[in-house]
Parts: sequence; structure tokens; C-alpha cells
Amino acid sequence: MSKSTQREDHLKALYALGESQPSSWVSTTQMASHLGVKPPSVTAMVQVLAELGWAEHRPYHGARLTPTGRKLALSLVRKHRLWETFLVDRLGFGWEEVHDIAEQLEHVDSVALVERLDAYLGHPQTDPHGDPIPKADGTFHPEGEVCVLAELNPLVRCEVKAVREGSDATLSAMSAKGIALGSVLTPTQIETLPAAWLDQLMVCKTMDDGSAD
Amino acid sequence: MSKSTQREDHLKALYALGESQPSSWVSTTQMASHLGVKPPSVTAMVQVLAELGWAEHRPYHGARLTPTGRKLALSLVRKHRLWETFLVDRLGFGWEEVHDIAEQLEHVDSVALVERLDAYLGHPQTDPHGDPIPKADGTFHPEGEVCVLAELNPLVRCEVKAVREGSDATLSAMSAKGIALGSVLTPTQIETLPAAWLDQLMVCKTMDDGSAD
DNA sequence: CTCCATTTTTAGGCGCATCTAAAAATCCTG
DNA sequence: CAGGATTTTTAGATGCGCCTAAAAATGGAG
Repeated sequence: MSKSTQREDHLKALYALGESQPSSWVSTTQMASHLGVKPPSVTAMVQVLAELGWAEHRPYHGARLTPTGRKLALSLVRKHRLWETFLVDRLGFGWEEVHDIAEQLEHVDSVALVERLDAYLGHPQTDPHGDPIPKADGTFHPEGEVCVLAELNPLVRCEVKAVREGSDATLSAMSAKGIALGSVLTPTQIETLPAAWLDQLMVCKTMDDGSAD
Repeated sequence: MSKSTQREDHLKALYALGESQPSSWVSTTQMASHLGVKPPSVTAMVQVLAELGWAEHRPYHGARLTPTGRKLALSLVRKHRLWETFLVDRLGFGWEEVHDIAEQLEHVDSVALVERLDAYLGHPQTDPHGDPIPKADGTFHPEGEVCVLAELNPLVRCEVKAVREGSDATLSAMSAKGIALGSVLTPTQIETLPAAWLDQLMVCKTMDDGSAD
């Protein structure tokens, strides 16, 4: 709120249109129709974003995010997708109902809130639509990044990469269940595991079903 | 958001100052210092609220909510306190950190969101500061109102008023634990009860310790 | 390469919420 | 109850984000 909802919306539009497009310059007309305002309003706002160092404006050619602007846009996307996840996973909304509400929630200004929400939701990697959730530093969870099994959200096929703080007893119990480094776990399989293991198994998403090789 | 955050803030100020005061007329200067703006700004806004039918304005004497305005103000208080409860109970914030965040969240406009949040939190009757949370209809949970034990939030001393859907076995198990109509349950006691009972026991808050009579 | 159609920016206004300064009403004191 | 001190409202201006209409730049067709 403090930093102006409108600026944030223009920033997000610039990001959304810039990513999905071959040429990196986004026209003000495009942004205008995306935002539901008239082109002159966009021109004015783009000039403000340029003064803030969040965007470049090449008159009569279009606008483009600066690295700073991109980071800010990603933090908005992050907030939006975390809130959507909360609304669907926790409050039981249908995925098609949540966009407008998340649109409002994403403008709430509190770093602590976002980070606590992220932790509360189990550091989800994608939102309910399956779109990836940027991390706090503005990067994405790369395909194949290692995380704690407990934080794998949504549950997907994954490969065991390491075991943390495992006693000998735990390790043998795991191998008794056929779990070892390189094992592939399916969502259904994961749900049958002892809760304590979820914090010990380090995994990464995989397409490999573990049968080959 | 849609209805203007500022109007809502003025409405809330009017409610807050009007409730805690003997005379029902609130001066614009009071509101101004409460809101951190200058008196002329409040005058202007109060005139808008008056046109909307949310407040009465008696020039040079002060302002006062209409019944409609009071209902709107209560729905804002409701949202504020529900969000505070969420932030503390679910996200683990300290009670002193949450006011500013709740201040932003309360302006999010979605009836469905508030009602789902309320249910998710277990229909709490008070917020983390102990202030009562208005119900959706703008009334408060009266002292002594009957609710399901599962929805008693926060846990306080309460009296058993009825048992819902209890099989004979359940009822005798309850009496074995000393629970009957009129029994008084303490928070520590409640935590030891079988989870299933929480949905069956109808209780109301009480000060009575059940020993007399 | 010129000229016209299209896109984009500039110019000039409007509504909202705020401000300061000045005018008006109230209230308090003698 | 008169007059000055205080409170409150009115008047007029500012910043922000939006608009429409007009001017300027681009770019494509002949």
C-alpha cells in the first residue's frame, strides 16, 4: 500500500508482458489494455517507474524492467502466488475464485508476513495453478533443486538426494522400506512415510521413475 | 479497497472514539489526531460519510455513526480482529507486532474471505488481545452464549449446557469423567478431553466455578 | 522517398484526499 | 453578557492517477 498499488500494478504488467514475449520492449498500449486503463495513463506511470529506476522508457518504442524493477515485480508475483496457495490449500477456495482476492492481498506491505506465510504453507514451490513461486531472493526453485521432503509442496515425484541427522536405526528402517540415495518417491508413497522422516529426507523433483540404469 | 480505504479509516475512528466516550458526538479534532491528519480533512470526509448515510454531522458539534455506519464499522473491526487472530495463532507473530499488518489486511474486500477465515480459525470469540470479535451480523458473542466446545476460542472456563448427538456409550463415558449438564470445564481440563467430544459438547463461558449451589 | 494510417506522447482537466490560511461559530472568563 | 480564546469550517492550493483531445513520431504502401 505504502508504495502505491498503482505503481505495483504497472510493474507487474510490465513483468507479465515482458516475460511472455520475444521482443523485450513492451508497448504502452499493451500495458494499457492489460491494466484496463488508457495509454496516456500508462505513459505517465512508466515515466514515474523510470525515474524510480525500476524501468527504462524508450519513447515511442516501449518500456522494459530494470534488474531492480524485475526483482520488485518478482516479489509481487511471490506474494500473489503464496496468497493464492493459502486461499486454496488452507481456506478451501476453488482455484478459480482466488485471483481477485490475491490481487488485493499481494499489496499488503510486510516482509515478515510474506516470510511467515511462506513457512506456514511449507515453502511451496508452485501455486494452485501450478505456476512456480519465486523465492525471497527473486530466483525460482530450479527443476532439480534439493529441499527437505517436508517442504515439498505440492507433492510430486522426487528423488532422494541425502538424509539429514539420521540415526543408524532410522537409516535401516528406511532401507527396509526400500529408501536409499537415488530412490524415487511418488506422492502416494510419501504419504505413507513416518512424519519424522519428512524432515530428514532431502529430495529434488524428478521425471525419472528410477527403474532404468 | 474498492470503497476507499480512507472512508473506512474515518468510519473506524468514529466508531472507536464514539464507543469509548460518554457523549456520543465525536469532535473532528479528536478524529484528526486519532487518524494522523488535520481537522479540515476530517471535516471534508465526515461530510462525505454523511452523504453516504453512514454518519450524521452536526456542524461545529461533531459527528456520530448512523446504524448503517455502525454496522460497517463493526464489519471492519471484525475483519481486523480475525486477521490479528490469524497472524498470532497461525503465523506465530507476537501480539504486539500484528496491528499494522491487520490494518492493511482489514481493507481487503471479500465477504467469502472473511467468513472462510473465521471458520478456519474456529470462530474465535476474542482476538489475541482479548478484545471481542463481532459476529458477521454485527452483534457480539454475548457473555453466556452457547457454542460448540470445539469453537470456543480462546479456551476459557465454561459451563456444559447440552450434549449433541451423544450415544449412550459417549454419555456414560462423559459422566465417568464427571461431565454433566452444568459442569464447569477449565481450559486445562478441556485439553485432556477426547477430540470427538469437542464437537458434541455445547458450552457457554462462565465465571462460576461450579462449586456453589 | 513521400504520404497517410497508426501508435504514442504531450497538453490540459477532473476527482479525491490532503494541506495551510482565513473566516465563522462556540465557549469560557471576567 | 461581552469579548477574547479556542475550536471548527470554509476557501483555495497541491499531488496523484486517471481521462479526452490534440500534437508528434513511427512505419508501411505505393
